[in-house]
Amino acid sequence: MLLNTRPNKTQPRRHSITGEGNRQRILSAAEEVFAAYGYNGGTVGMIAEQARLSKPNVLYYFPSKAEIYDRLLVSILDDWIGKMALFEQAGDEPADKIAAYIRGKIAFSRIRPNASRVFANEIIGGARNLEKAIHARLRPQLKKDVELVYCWIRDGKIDSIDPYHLFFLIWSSTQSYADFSAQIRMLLQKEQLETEDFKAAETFLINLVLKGLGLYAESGARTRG
Amino acid sequence: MLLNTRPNKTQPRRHSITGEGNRQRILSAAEEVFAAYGYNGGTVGMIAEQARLSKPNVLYYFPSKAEIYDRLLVSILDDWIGKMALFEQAGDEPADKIAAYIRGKIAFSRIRPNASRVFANEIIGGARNLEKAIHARLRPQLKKDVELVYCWIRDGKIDSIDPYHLFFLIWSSTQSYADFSAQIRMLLQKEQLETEDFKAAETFLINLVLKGLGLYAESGARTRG
DNA sequence: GTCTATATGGCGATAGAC
DNA sequence: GTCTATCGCCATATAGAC
Repeated sequence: MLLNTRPNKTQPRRHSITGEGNRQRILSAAEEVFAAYGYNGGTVGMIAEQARLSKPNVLYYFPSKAEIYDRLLVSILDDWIGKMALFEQAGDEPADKIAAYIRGKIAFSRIRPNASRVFANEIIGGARNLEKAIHARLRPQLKKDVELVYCWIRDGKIDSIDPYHLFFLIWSSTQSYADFSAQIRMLLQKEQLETEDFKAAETFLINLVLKGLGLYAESGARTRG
Repeated sequence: MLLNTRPNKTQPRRHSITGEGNRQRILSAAEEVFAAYGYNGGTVGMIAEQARLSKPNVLYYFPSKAEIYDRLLVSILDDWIGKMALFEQAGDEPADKIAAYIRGKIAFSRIRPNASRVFANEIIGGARNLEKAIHARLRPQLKKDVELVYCWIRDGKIDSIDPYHLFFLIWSSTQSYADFSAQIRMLLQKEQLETEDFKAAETFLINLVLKGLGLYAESGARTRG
């Protein structure tokens, strides 16, 4: 029977069930706090309050504030690189791949804006805590994607452009809807960015990039010549 | 005579010559420090060291760290909005105006990267210290520029796109060469971004945006069909 | 105007009871 | 595992001599 396969005594694990839950709560709370106040501006006390734990209890699950931050950065980078892998899926045609890629990045900005902000803060500050991961993980992935774009250029499927700058453009323009949402919100005079705003951004970016690469020549006609 | 027109006794002024010089040195130092460590991470001691002054002497010229930061933000926003005014100059044709606009923004990223980073940090953190200035100064300027783009669309000079998102794209993609230069540098495997890198970025962005807007149909031919 | 010395407060981290 | 209390450090800001 199913019930008998699991003995009564607790399985050996690094932390208890509630402990793992608390660790996750702390990381989520830290994401919110560091996004809003930066690493130095955010305090363990704020994280504790956000996670509904006491300050020493937070430091029971993590040895230090710096360690919380490091763990958080790694988890964000995992997610971020995961979105990049989208480039390997989603159809064979350049237009399909690029559109899916942009959609994935916009979705990340919409769903995990605070993760994007923590990441952005770290890079603005020099990315010292990400240097190894960028070289070891992000650069190889990017290199593969760049190679693919070069193939498209060689095969005459898209215009001849610099693939690196293409990716930098897609990253910055999609992430800005998370990182700089405060400014965008104020300029659009909205309380919050809504789903429709992200959809409008997505549509705009896909159309402009595809047409800018020489794809899309058929549907991009002007209203008048 | 010219010499007689200026009496010997010193003119009344808020601060002495050297004092104004020191105030400027402090703001420059603060720009560097806040860009690298954020507002909370940067200390008055670091600013003092960078400005070659003692810590209390810095606080003689400014009443508080917060006041240094506020003054710095205002001076950066002035410069930033100054670049936006470029949109009103530089030829009548949409292509000329947009190209000049992108060049101005890229130049800002190249010449004042730390200013861009301080600005970015503030916006990521919610732009609380910029809220008034954004509504009072940035939004009216943007609105004028957006109106002009709408005219171009109505006149059939460019494709029908959302002008707001066009400006957000130009801002984020140009600023990323300052704000995220650490990441870009690592991915391009360069010690520093050089003039040629900014030039490459500028060329890429201008070509992609112009073509993406339906301009540029003549020179944007693919290498093969 | 510039300095040394210091008051004051807040934060990260620990001790130790429960 | 969770808490209260507290230590030690560092940063802002001021006092006051020069």
